[in-house]
Amino acid sequence: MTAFKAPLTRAQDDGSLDDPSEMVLREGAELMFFGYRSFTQDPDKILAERDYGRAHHRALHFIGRQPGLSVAELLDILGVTKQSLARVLKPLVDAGLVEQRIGENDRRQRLLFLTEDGFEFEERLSAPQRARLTRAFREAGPEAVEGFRAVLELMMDAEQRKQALTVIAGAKSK
Amino acid sequence: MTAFKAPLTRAQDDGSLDDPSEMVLREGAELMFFGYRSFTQDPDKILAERDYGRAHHRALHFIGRQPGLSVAELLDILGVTKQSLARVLKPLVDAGLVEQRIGENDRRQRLLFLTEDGFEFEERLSAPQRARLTRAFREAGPEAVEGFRAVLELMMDAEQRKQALTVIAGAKSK
DNA sequence: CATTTATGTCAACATAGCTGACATAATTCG
DNA sequence: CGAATTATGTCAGCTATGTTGACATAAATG
Repeated sequence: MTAFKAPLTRAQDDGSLDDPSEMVLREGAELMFFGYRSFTQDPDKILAERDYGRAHHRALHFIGRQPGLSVAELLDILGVTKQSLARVLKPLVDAGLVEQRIGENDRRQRLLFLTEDGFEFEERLSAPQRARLTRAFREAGPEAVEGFRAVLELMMDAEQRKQALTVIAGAKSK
Repeated sequence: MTAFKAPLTRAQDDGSLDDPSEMVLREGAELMFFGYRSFTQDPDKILAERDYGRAHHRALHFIGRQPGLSVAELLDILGVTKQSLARVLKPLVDAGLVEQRIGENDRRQRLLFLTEDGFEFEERLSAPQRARLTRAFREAGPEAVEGFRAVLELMMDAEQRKQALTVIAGAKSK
């Protein structure tokens, strides 16, 4: 009925075993937690100045990444419901950061673009985050960056990885 | 007043420049987003069975990691307010997953331990996450894992990194 | 013309963060 | 000893972001 395990300490081994040790796994999980928190903290501060949150940044990011994508495509990337997205997207449109244009082929679609203001704001949000990544990548070196990318890609399920890599490649899905 | 940038595509260069290119940085940011989402999805499903969320998992994780830590220490690690933690911790104590013991040296402190049930539940939450990490680490190889760790560590500010590495090392702070 | 699709919207709810205020018990300090 | 500080808990209210369910409209499709 009480604690019965000694506290776990930093891994002593360096991957000499076939499978990563429990220590390495715990460290990996904790690095994901601490790393992600650090990664998001800069834009979070800027967003808090206005009435925006992390979800607004994500929308701005992916619209800037793939201008002209449809609402359905953005929903697919973000993995949220349309009601959830609407609460984020509407204020961005109202604030003049995102522009919706009727699709040329399919006039039901609302294709999403950043306005100039939207582009500027997204840049402002991303700048400190990019600076953080730049510093980390430069100090860790190109090989480490490749490892970082490889591990994060392999963290995804095959299907998700395929979708994510499609987005990352900037290709129009479908 | 409209979109004016061509969509960005996957990086063509392989780190040959001194600074990582904009493409590499965008990819890095997107991998953090997609990777973190994949990383958390397994425990999230299990947590949803009961009335718990990701915050409960984090508390269970760090209590299991460092049995006997105080509430203040856990607050410091998680970086949330005590009111926020209370809403997570109280149900865990009530459900018999976490036990609070009065500190021996300082009787104001409530030292936190997992009960046997708490330990079992934490294991159940972590198992699929560890399996995911194991697979990713094994397929990526030891060098990639080192790179992954290096980049995530360098992503943090110096102070945060120090704190995180202290936690990861399992040392008692102070 | 009927159906399906893309999108929007209203309402209600849950989680998890926040601030501010106050309470209690134990320790520490003058 | 008594006052101040510390560790913790709790109440109330607010925000952001997710959810489900239901319904509406316009455009495309069979």
